[in-house]
Amino acid sequence: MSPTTDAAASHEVDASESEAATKNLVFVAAERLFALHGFQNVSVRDITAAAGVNLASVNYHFGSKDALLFEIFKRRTAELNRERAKMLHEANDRNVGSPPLREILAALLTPPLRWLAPDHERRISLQFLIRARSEGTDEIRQVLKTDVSHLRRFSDALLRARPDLSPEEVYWRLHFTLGMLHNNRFAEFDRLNVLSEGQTSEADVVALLDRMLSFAEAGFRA
Amino acid sequence: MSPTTDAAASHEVDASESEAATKNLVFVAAERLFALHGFQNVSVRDITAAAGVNLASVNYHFGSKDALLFEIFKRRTAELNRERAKMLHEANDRNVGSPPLREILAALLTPPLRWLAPDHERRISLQFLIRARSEGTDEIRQVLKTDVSHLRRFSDALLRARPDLSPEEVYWRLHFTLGMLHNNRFAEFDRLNVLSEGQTSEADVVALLDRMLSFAEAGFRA
DNA sequence: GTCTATAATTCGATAGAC
DNA sequence: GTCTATCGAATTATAGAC
Repeated sequence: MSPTTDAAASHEVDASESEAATKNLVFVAAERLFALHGFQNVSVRDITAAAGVNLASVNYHFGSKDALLFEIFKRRTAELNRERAKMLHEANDRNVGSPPLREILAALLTPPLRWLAPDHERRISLQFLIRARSEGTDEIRQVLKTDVSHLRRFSDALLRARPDLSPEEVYWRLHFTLGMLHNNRFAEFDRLNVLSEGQTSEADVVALLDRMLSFAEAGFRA
Repeated sequence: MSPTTDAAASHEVDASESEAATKNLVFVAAERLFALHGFQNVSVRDITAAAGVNLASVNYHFGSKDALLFEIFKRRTAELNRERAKMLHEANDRNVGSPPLREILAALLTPPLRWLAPDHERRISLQFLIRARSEGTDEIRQVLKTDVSHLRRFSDALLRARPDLSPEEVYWRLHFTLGMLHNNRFAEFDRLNVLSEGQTSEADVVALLDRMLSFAEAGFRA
């Protein structure tokens, strides 16, 4: 409705500009609404209204509502795992291929915790990813179950760091650590704040990351 | 509610038996379907078909689909927290009011882990509760955020067990421990099994509980 | 209490004009 | 690419007969 008319009003040939702009407006609005209210609770009408674009835009640019969700999921997952892989790679370089426990865990947890910062551009993306993990479509669940290649890099590193433990034990401890991470939803922070009567604040993500690393590292050393 | 069923079954006037029976059939079928597929993905038609009762039963016995979800949530939450409170009470009795860390954590984690056993009557209920926590209605989210009385018993005990730590730190570590617990969904077990190439099995819940307790206890001792 | 029939919405998707 | 108008399907909830 309005964005196209505004853009077309000032220029005469900005067709390609408005194409990409519309698709991106839908992408961003959908990600935010899905993250805040869940996939099933957000309609295509909600998305296009929030984005200020036409109702048919979702189907034209993405094919379907499901495909839109999947595209957001794919892009954000790739971004996050790229950051993790880079940190793990750097940790390997610093430690001749055998980083200590804490550096491995830091490579796994630091990127998502960075995203969680109040002023971070990807703050809402992390909430989206956490929700998509449990509320996503069958297609997303299939990818989550099948594609574990990024996690294998971490489990391999952990197995090397704790060769004295049985592999089974290492896999379970990785599972526990991921559980700690996936519990960081807005609603859970609110609940914790009520319980602690305002003594906990998730705004300081550096402190939170440090707490998580210390807890997980101790769990792995046990 | 359910006690009526048992009482009426042995007597001759079992008109009330079929009343309660229908309500219970709906309750059980809905809990299972919600646990397996999520609240939004299950229709009233799915529930009544699985229960073998009439479509109108849900609205007659519970008022609405939302109210049905809330009633299941309330009953199972009460059951679970009753078991936890009992275990914490017993731990207090054994330790003159100051149980060691591991016993407090055991009172928190043992009941839900017991429910998780392959042959346990409440196995599906635990999956329901985990899903309801993130996929529930606004009413459920409100209760989760407001009613933390059962958790406060545990945070108080943990604060007494670790008086050297700042309260803030203790609350965060409890948050991490709950994250470990809430990550125990069927889908996450499947994913872990793929990653570990079949080396992990969640069937042995006694071993799993022991692993979780050791991990969390170490995290609290750090 | 149970059942059938249906009301009243809401939603995703698309055809066709521009 | 964008927009309007609308289709067709699915949903929850309820009215009314039995």
